[in-house]
Order: sequence, then C-alpha cells, then structure tokens
Amino acid sequence: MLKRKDSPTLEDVARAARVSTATISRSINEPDKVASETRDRIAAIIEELGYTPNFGGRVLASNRSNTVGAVIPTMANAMFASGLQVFQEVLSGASITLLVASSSYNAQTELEQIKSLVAHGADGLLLIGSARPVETTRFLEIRKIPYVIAWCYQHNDARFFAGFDNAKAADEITTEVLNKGHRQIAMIAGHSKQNDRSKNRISGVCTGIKNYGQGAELLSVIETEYSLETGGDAFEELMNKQTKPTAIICGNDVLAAGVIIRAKQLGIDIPGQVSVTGFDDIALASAVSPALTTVRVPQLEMGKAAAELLLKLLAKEKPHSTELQTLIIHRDSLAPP
Amino acid sequence: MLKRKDSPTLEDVARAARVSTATISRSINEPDKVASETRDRIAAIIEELGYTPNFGGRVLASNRSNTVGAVIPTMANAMFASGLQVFQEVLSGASITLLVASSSYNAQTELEQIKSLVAHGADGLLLIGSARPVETTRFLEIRKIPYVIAWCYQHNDARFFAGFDNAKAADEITTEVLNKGHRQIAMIAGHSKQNDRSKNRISGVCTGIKNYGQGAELLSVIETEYSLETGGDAFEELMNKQTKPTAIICGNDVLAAGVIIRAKQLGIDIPGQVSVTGFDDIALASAVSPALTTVRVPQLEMGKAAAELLLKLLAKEKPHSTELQTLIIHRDSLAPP
DNA sequence: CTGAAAGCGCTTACAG
DNA sequence: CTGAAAGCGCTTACAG
Repeated sequence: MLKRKDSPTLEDVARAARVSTATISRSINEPDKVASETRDRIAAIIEELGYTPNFGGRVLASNRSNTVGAVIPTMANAMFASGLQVFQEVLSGASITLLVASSSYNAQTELEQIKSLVAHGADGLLLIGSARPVETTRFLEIRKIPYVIAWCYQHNDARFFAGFDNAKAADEITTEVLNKGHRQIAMIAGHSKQNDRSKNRISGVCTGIKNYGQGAELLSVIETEYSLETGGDAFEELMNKQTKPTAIICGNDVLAAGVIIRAKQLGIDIPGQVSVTGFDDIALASAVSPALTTVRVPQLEMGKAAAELLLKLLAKEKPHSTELQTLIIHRDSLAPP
Repeated sequence: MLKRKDSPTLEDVARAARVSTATISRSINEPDKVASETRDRIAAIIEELGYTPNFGGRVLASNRSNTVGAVIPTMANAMFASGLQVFQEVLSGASITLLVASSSYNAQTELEQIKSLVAHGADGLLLIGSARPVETTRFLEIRKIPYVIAWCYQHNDARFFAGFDNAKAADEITTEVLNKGHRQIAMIAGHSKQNDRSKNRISGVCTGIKNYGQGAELLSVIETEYSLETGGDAFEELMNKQTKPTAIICGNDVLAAGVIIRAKQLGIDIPGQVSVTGFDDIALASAVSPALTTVRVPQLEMGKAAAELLLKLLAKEKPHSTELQTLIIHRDSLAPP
C-alpha cells in the first residue's frame, strides 16, 4: 500500500496567501477573474510550495478531466510510436493530456488498461484494431466512453475509425507480387487470434491469390510473433519444405527484415532466389539490404485523424470515420522469379 | 471543456444492491470482509452497470494511488520501449499501474509531463537521464516525489540510478576503434544541450582519444537530431571535408544506420573506406548491412532494476543505485583502416 | 458482517 | 474582485 506524499493543498496555499481557497482556484483556472496583485502573490506561493492541483479533487469537483488515454499493443517497436506522437501533439493543442498504456497484444490486459485509464479520468480513448471481446465492448458501451479505433477501417460500422483497409492493402501487394510473375506464394504473418489487422492481412492475401487465378497458389501461411528472430525461423521453415515459394509476403516489416537477415546468413539471395515483401514501412524497411518493397501505412495521418475524430466526439459532435490509403513502396526485395 | 460521462457511482451500485456504500467499497477492496452472497450479488451488479471506481474519489479518500509514471524522451524509436516494457511488468507484479508520457527531448515538456503525472496521482516516477533544470529538480524535491533515473549512472550522487556510465562506454568503444589502428576519428552525436547521455558519450570519446595519444585525433563532432536522414547528412558533411576520418563513432545506432545507408547510396564502402560504430544495439543495428559494431546497452536489466529501485523507494526503504555494464558487440562495420 | 458519517482536495454557483 | 459553503465519489475508523 503506497501512501501519497504530503503534498501541499489548496488550503495550504490559501493560508499562506491569506485568501480563500476559492480565490486560489480561480487564480489557477480563470486568472482574469482575480486581481493581478493577488494573482502574482499566489503564483509566487504556488511556485514556492511546489503546489500542483490534486487531480482527483479537481476531477471530482469539476466533473471534467481533460485527459484521454491510448492503449496500444506494444511500445516495443516503432510501429505505433510516430502515429501516437502526432496524436498527442494534436491533443496538446487542445490542452488535453494523453496517457498511454500497452496491452502486449492481449485482450484481457487491454481491458484492464482501458478500465485503469477510465478510472484515471480519461474522457475518451484511442484503441488499436477492431476485434475485442464482448466484455470489453460492453464496458465501453455501458460507460458511453467515446473512443476511436485506429489501424483499421470497417465499412458499415457505427464505430469511429481512423485507419485503412488491411485486407485491401494486403490484396494489393499480393497482386503486385503476382504481376511480377510469382505463382508459388507463402505468407509469414503475425498471430491472428486477437489481432484483426493480422487476420485481415492474411485474408487479403488469400483473396488476392484466389481472384488472380492463373495457377497462383498460396503454399502456406505461418503465424508467428513479430520479431526478427521468429521471422527468420519461419523463413527457414518455408525453405525446408518440399515445394519452396518464389515469393514470401510478410505481415509486417519486422518479419520481413528477419527473413532478409536470415537469408543472408543462409546464403540465399534475395530477391534472386526468393522475393520478399513487408508491411508498414517502418525505418527498418529501408535500412535493411536489399531494402524492402513494402506497404506504407499512413501512420501520421492516422494519428492526426484519430485525434480530430476524438476531439469531435468529446465535443458531442458526430464525426465521420476517415479511411486512409496505403501505398506500395517499390524497393529492392521484390523481383521476377 | 469536457464533461465526464455520467458514470455509475458507488451509490448507484449500493442502491441497486440494497446495501451501504461501505459494503460495496469493502467488497471491492477487501472481499474477505464481506459475506460471500452479498459479494456475489454486488459483483453481478457491478458487471451489469459497468461500474469502475472513480479514481479521483478513491485517491482522495484513501490517500493512496498505486500508480507510477514514466517520462521518456520519445516513443518514436525502440530505444526506451523494451526497457519500459520490463519496468511495467515488474510493477504489474506489485499491482501498480504505469502511466507513460513523453517529453520530445524537451526539458520544459518534461516538467509539464511530470506535473501532469503527479497530478494524476503518480506515487513515483521513472525519468531518463540526470540533467534537468533546477525548476524541475526543485519540484521533485519539494514534493518529495520518489523517482529513479535510468539510462545513466553517476557516482557520488544521492539520487537513485538504474543505468550505466555513458562516458565510460563511449571511452571503451573509442579505444576499440583506436586499437584497430584508426587515428583520424570523427563523431556524429545527438544534441547534447539537454541530453546528458549524449553529452557524456561525446566526452567519453574525447577522453578515449586524449588518453590514447599516439597521434589519435578527433577531427570533428557533429551534433544532430536522432534520425537515419540526419545521420546520413552528417556523414556526407564529414566526407566532404578536407581531412576525412577513417572511422566514425556514432552516438546511437539510428545515426550509425543512417551513415551505412547513405554510404551505400554514395558508393562508399564500409568498412573498406570508412569504419562506423553505433551505440545502443537496437534491432536496426543487426539488420543493417554491414551489421553494426556497437555498444550494447542493458535495456531490460535497467527496466528491471529501475522497477525494483522504485518499489523500494515507495516502500520507504533506502535502496542502492545499481550500475549496469555495457558490452561491445563486434559485427562488421569496424575494420582496420 | 454491515451501516452511518466524516473527510480527502477541489470547483462553483451564490452573495456581497 | 473575493469569500462561505455545498458537493463531487470514494474510504475508513467507529459502532453495532
């Protein structure tokens, strides 16, 4: 059990300044309503005492918190970071504080973090992806918590999205690979269980291949954790099979970079012997050699759009979801078979 | 001005369950003290109403928050992420919630985030680096906020560190470079103004070169932002000088990766024409080609040590700072001139 | 095992 | 421009 340190309270400040707590409160929140001399005296004392308003008391009394929360799957890679940065910047412009928590790609943890954030006074939430247990959805609904979903977009859905169509994007890169002449395809994807982005990317690849016809075949899909190591392992597994793919479509850049690195170690030439594509276009994608042909995800735009959506939601307006576009970035890891 | 949604309160639950608020409160916080039937009934109603305790009320009444905050310079690269992840895991084990905010490497923003976190009830803080304005230090002191500093270590300092000696680490990699036979050295570093880690890495390189003697020279130090692009730019700048370095020591891996990528574009062979070293050993370091010889920073250990330190601090124990060691990782970007 | 009631630190009509 | 006082949603001795 942790004890809070004995922080100075409004009353301490009031006593030192020889005014009422009401005046201190005003001097902080509505300075114009306080005589400038009083205000200066108060400011000095606040500084001296290191006073910060107790957030709990403030929220309780004002019924207003000016903070929103974000729950992202992981902080452990750059994937969500830059979007979040923009999200935060836009919110700062509206004097809103952002609190961040991470779920480790786990639905139960996500719910806990959501509850914690809400308990901490979050007026609204940014969530990643659309698939979550009813338990979570119910909580969000019952509590009427405004939230926006980023990193995916769903038509005919009443929720608010700032994202893109993962399936469509995956379909497009698949078609690109097919157009280069590849027919024997494999995919290395993230676990799709509680991750709709991964699931949709997989289904996008399936669709792309099915619709293409002309003997195009999806040899296998390996689902794994997002890391260089596991990406490399999956690659080895694919290359040890009877029928080897001529192109491997990866569910994200980390996986694809893992393939590239492992291929170099194994002496397999990319794209000479096998082509590889990524997804997301993080820094790693252009750093690796050969540089990854990948799908650029509109991170910054999503962050911005999400913030604007949430701001409107908080202002009780009814905004429209915004669908962003992805873009195929042509680099060196994809070539004809 | 945001209005909080009309959340159910303890009283709503109490009314529905036909017991007092005290009983509800106990049933949540000290279930053992409540009859199991009562408890079950209450649990059902809480679930149905989507009730979450109002954090403000709780903190106010109990004088206890069970949350700590972390302010990191940036979420935009993997640098701090994995350490933070471990930090969070250890804290979770002690039922403590972690709130994260970022400062964008700006001291003023850092202070604001610190205040915000404290106002939100943070009982303790994780901060990165030791250099901060007196204003910030004063606030921390006056409010007697327990905090631990990660990513650096200072002897003879009363504060609590979970980190390593940046200067020493930089000195070591410098000596390594020198031992390979290089004499004309240049450094590309992060801005050192409000960043003691960068400053110490620079001074470590200076020390290393000075102590080595034997004609070793530090041609120039370019300070820049941490990005692939700026790293590449700095590299070009160095290669356009009259006297070119034979080895470039970089203040972090992103900068070094930027050098590698740009060198490839310029047709400059690394390490054939110039050697390059990194710092941090993030994923990028081994993904790039040639892979970076770099300094591995004990991220996970720092996260763990920092959490343990903070936990002790919160328990009013007086712990000892823990100094972690760095390790030079030999890969392919450093060779004799 | 349960309840009545005080009090945590704020804000905000309402007066003046 | 300033103050007295009620009330926000909780927890916690204190009784029973």
